[in-house]
Amino acid sequence: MAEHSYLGEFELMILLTILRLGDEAYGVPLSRELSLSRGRRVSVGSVYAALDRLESKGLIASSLGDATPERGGRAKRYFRLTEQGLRSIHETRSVLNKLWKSLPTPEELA
Amino acid sequence: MAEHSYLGEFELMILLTILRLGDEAYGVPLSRELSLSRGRRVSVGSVYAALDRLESKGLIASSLGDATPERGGRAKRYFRLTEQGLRSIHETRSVLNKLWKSLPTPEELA
DNA sequence: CATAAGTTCGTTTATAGCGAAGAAATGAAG
DNA sequence: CTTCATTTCTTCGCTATAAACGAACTTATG
Repeated sequence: MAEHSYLGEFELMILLTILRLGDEAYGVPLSRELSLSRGRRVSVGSVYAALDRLESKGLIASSLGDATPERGGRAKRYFRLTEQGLRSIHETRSVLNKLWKSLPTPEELA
Repeated sequence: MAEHSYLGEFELMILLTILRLGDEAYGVPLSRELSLSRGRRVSVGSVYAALDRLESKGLIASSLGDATPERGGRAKRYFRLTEQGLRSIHETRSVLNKLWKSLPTPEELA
């Protein structure tokens, strides 16, 4: 068990995207947004898999929406960050910020 | 194939550690340093595996050292960043920095 | 019942992680 | 001088978790 391990890039982006989408944070738009901000295709499968991981780690929580009033049918599963999820974003940020110090400019390569 | 995918935390730390160690960037001290800066044990096996991956992706290059004048015997395999490796660090940084904007403080959780 | 919106499932590949085994040189014991 | 235990370092084999993909399934609507 990883015990503490900082967030990977993908999971991090998912958390941030959930925040950004707010009320519209469910699978389909999440994977659409992720594709956009990544600049490449992101399959729905990989998004749901990551969402499941994040939920089982307690960083997000989900709840099923009520019957949709729209054309397509299936119930939406909405996601939101838990307090722990938000904390882990901040932790990850501070860890990475530390890493950047000591980073030389592109010239310093022998 | 990932085609562009930004660096994960572990690989990123390896690249930065190679930079920092300079002339002493080979397997054993790398894994020692990584353990320190991570604050937890890092097995040599996982370090070498990541080094192999990074090399095959062209982000680092390795060369075998000459006969060691010291006690222990086996030849060292030295690593250095390629130009591409250095570039990918900078890219990763700028991508992540963008992500941080729009990050709310811990209070803004419904 | 065709169609649309959503999610779940099965599978495959890549990353991480670990310790034991292997390789190569040194220096000490006999 | 020759064996050999010791040191330093790397390779190997294996297991677990993360990432990725698209087809299949579910549920509602017109």
